[in-house]
Amino acid sequence: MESTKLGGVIAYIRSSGSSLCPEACLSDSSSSSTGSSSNSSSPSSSPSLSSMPGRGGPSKHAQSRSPTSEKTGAHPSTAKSGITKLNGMVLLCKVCGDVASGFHYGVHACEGCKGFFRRSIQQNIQYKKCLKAESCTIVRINRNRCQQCRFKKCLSVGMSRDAVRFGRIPKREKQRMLLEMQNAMNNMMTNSQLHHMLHGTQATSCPTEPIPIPSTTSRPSPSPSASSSSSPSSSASSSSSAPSSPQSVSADSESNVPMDTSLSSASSCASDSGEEDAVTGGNSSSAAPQDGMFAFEQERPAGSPVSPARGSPSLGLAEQLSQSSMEETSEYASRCQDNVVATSPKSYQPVYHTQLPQSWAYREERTHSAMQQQQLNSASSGTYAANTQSSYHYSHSVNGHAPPMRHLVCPMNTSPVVDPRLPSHEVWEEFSMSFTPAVKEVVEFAKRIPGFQDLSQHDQVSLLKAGTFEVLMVRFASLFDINERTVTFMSGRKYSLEALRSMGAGELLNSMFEFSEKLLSLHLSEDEMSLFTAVVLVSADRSGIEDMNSVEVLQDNLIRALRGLITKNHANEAAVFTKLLLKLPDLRSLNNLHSEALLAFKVHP
Amino acid sequence: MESTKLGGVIAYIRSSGSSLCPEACLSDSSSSSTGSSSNSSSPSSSPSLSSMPGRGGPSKHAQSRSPTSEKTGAHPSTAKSGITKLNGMVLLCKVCGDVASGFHYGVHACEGCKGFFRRSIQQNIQYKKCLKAESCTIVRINRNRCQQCRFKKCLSVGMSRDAVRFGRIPKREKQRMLLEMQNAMNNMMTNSQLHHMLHGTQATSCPTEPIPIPSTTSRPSPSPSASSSSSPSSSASSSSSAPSSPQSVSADSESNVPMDTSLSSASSCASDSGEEDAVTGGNSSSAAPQDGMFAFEQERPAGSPVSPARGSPSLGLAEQLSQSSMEETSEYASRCQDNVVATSPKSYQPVYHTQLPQSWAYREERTHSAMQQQQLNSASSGTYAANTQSSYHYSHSVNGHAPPMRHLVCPMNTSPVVDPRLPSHEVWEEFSMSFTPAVKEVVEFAKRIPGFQDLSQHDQVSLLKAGTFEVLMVRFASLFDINERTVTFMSGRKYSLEALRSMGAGELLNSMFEFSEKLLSLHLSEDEMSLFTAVVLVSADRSGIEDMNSVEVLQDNLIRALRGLITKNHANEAAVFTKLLLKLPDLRSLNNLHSEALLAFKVHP
DNA sequence: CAATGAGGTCACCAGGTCAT
DNA sequence: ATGACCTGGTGACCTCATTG
Repeated sequence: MESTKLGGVIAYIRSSGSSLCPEACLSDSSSSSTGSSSNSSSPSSSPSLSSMPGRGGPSKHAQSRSPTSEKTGAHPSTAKSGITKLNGMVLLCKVCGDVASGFHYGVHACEGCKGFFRRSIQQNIQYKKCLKAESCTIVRINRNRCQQCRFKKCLSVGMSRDAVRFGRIPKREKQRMLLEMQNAMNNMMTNSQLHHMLHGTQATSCPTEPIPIPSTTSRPSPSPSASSSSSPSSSASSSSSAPSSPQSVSADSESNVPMDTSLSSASSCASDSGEEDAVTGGNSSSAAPQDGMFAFEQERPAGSPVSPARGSPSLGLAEQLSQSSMEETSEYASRCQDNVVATSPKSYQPVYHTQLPQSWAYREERTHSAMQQQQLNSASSGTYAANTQSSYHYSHSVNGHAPPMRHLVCPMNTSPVVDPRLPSHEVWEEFSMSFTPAVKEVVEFAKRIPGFQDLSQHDQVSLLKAGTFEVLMVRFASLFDINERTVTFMSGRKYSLEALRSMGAGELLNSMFEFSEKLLSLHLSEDEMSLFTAVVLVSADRSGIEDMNSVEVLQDNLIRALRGLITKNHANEAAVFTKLLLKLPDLRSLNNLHSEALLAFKVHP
Repeated sequence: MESTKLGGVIAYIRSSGSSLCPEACLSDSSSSSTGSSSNSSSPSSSPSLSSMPGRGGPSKHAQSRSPTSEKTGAHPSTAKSGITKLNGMVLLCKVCGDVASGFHYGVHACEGCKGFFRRSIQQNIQYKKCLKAESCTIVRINRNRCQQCRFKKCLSVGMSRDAVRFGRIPKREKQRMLLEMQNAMNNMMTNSQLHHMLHGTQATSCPTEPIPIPSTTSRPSPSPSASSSSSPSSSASSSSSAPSSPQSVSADSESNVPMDTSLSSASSCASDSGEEDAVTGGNSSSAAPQDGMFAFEQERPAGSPVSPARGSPSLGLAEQLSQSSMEETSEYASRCQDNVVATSPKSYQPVYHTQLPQSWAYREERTHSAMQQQQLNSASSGTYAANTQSSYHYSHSVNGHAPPMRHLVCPMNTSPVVDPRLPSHEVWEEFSMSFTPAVKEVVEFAKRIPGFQDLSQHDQVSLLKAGTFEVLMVRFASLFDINERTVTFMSGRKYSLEALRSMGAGELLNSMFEFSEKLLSLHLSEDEMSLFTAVVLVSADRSGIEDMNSVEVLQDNLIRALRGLITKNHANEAAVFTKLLLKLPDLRSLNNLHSEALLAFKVHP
């Protein structure tokens, strides 16, 4: 169930996250039809959300026609439903990239392209000439826009009546495909990114940056135009070989464990192996921390216990923790161009990105690939992080009043509203980068917690995955101004709670407000806050923790230290301490609320 | 926000009321035939629609153009005529609210808006500026008043060329939509049932009973065939209900809101009003409880701190908490403008069963209406409750080893497996009934908590909704035998953790086990457990609480009392106390895990 | 047999039409 | 310009033939 949480069968195909996904692109909504040409641009995603049958994602499929048994899990190699899977990986249509329903006319293709090709040849239809350059890129979303090009693509990928293959798949071939896919998969997985941050050489470098993958966005380029003829390739396809990717390394952290309530646990990524640099700077496990010993690096402006906004270090939604996955995905996708893959739930490694990036609000159910993606991205773009990295600013696109469009209210954004006109790829890029510092900060903070690094790397990662949101929530409680009932956005602009609420950021925002209020009312000193934050982190949801005991011991030590500190500073220590502990379940709820909202957003963007 | 989440869109037309959810219901019952048959089967509904009242306003439609076909009956989801319906509900145009003619450019839209949007993008028209504030509300009657705003609205609701969907609606999606609608409906419905339990005359009487609405409906009821004409719902469905069951009680139990993280909160049901009887037995607000003062009524067999299974009172998943009458829904529907909407005359309410009973584990993603329904039901059937109500027993249907079918592992069940052959309605019935006692017990327990009844009724309900699962988890921690690593099911049979896990109840079960282990290791006395349980309840997720302060005060008192008690009984009081508090976030996570699993189950049964 | 794909079917939708 | 209708697809599912 785990990963499945959201979608099930189809599983995350979403290639892209970032850029990749060929689809999505072109939109053209309205106006500048020309736009189409650009087609590639949008980062896509939306489709990615796949899972849900909803429009966004790849098509559907899922029936389950055969009455018979089939307990999926069992045989890795094939699953039931209409979609063709290979060991948990979903095959994609060679023509349009949608989920393939089988091997049709010599190629893995979706029902749509299969039918289209059948009709084409049966009736020997002569499609009318392409209006453009006869080189339209064919992807799920636009496959119906130019029949001529679609047919051409069909032929180019090798569809032919002569290529039909009846009967069951020869074992040999199956085996071979499997191998190829696994190879491809292996290249993309693991949590190396987080791993890097934690145990890598230097946290300093921005994780996403070094990655060769142009990531985001850009990607469409390769395939665009004529791709066609290129690879009729062998039927089977899989040219899994990685074109270039020199380093390949990085990237991916495929967590798929939903940030907090990690259902699936990270177990899967057994092979964390990968690289591990030293740096384990050793702290003895003794816990009792010194004052300020491991506070967040960036200092708060001083002054009030917690000063608001400006000056705060980056902030984000732990996005990257899960995010990176997208890149790889994309990489992978492009790599095994044709039939990519995506893995389905219980398969191997996780990889999906199902993950939901932790971002904040949303609402409204519409859908709309082009826009939606864009907005999804922008949802968390421009976070406070921008303060740190002055380069990002969306402010210019922000206008005073909320546009009638969909809102994505997230205090960590520059503003509660985003200019929908921004090219989505740009938004996405900024988005990724702007979160890096936030996550990095949390990771660095974690590393400074005495004893944290003594946990197994797996558990360190698990705790971070599960707890980053909570840590950030505590850290940025001060963004919520209780008295004025406003939230300061990264742009420096303040919005009243009411205004935001009217924009759709109801419940979650409300709860965050309440939480902040209560937390701040305890008037903790910075040290206490840091210690509390540490407690929050090690108290994160434990599903998936390997060495529970160690975590508990650490938590115990931290709590003892916290208690000591509080006893020293507060008269009513017992009360304060208890209240603080009671914040933990609140944080957990908040985390869930957030995840749910995100999920809802994904499902009904 | 939530409520709307769905898209609005719905309107009830379904005149015939009766059984209601045609689709779901009947489909399943057919069980055996499974597959193909399903198709044609449905008797129902659609035809009836004809009656469609032309509602006053909306445009016309009514044609039924195609002479042919009309076999439709089969497909529940949409009926023939030009308008799109889903299970009796008419979909409305997301742009203007008129009756939608289908899913155009990614959203449900009417012919008018569809055409308008098409023209707009095809010709890349630049409409002239809005004369007002560029924020005209677009509704059917004035949609032609301002083109700019209309187009803007089109975009904002998500219309896009990229979102088009061809071909027939995937079953999956259809199902999902249904679910969403139900959810939406459910959310709006209130918690009248809980309300009844809390403030109703006597907890003894069954809540639903008095309610006119046969509700339940959901059930597979007999309705099938002719149902239509007959009567307004009531008759039909209700009858079906408990044939024998003395206490029709529970009946439906439609909960669906994930117990805890209730996003929508009860807000919608502002008018909780309904009935309120006295019984508010007044307790002064003084909290400090006496020993055992408000322990669960049913006594444990004595002996070990907590004895397993047998003897335990009913247990269930707080299912009923969320359920409620459908009446309000309708009320809500009519009230809320936006999309939603309009319900047809007698519409009683929706009622589907989609609901997911809060049950425990599951897994495997296949689908299959027939079976699925049945199993869904049985999922939580036969709970410990059976002990109390000796009349229910599934044991007979339980066989030692797991059948090849899908499993629904829930320790609260009689067994981890259920006989799929049981007629679903029966299962459902038993299911409902068996949970009633559990919830009732929790409610009664809550009422005995000093001060609880002094909270507003709304808040009492909210806390119970959010916390019942957690309370039950604490209460039944003893079902998990740590040493033997087994779980005792209601049938008295024990299952090893490994066996269960292999059946698919992985993570959740694991976490429950761990939780139980930790909790039991504290060796609390019964009184302490009761007090702790009380703390758990008042510490439930607070989104939606009106008078936060009162809840906090109460929590505070309870915690103080708990602390006192612990201090008295334990040497290492501080440690025990702290550990206890740290169980709260764990419970929250468990609750979420459970909700997620449930959700996943709903989505991919 | 059982897996698996070609074809067929028909629910559904983008677009085009044309009376209003 | 609008929107009720029509037409020409499209593609989710199903049936049936083919093959290991």
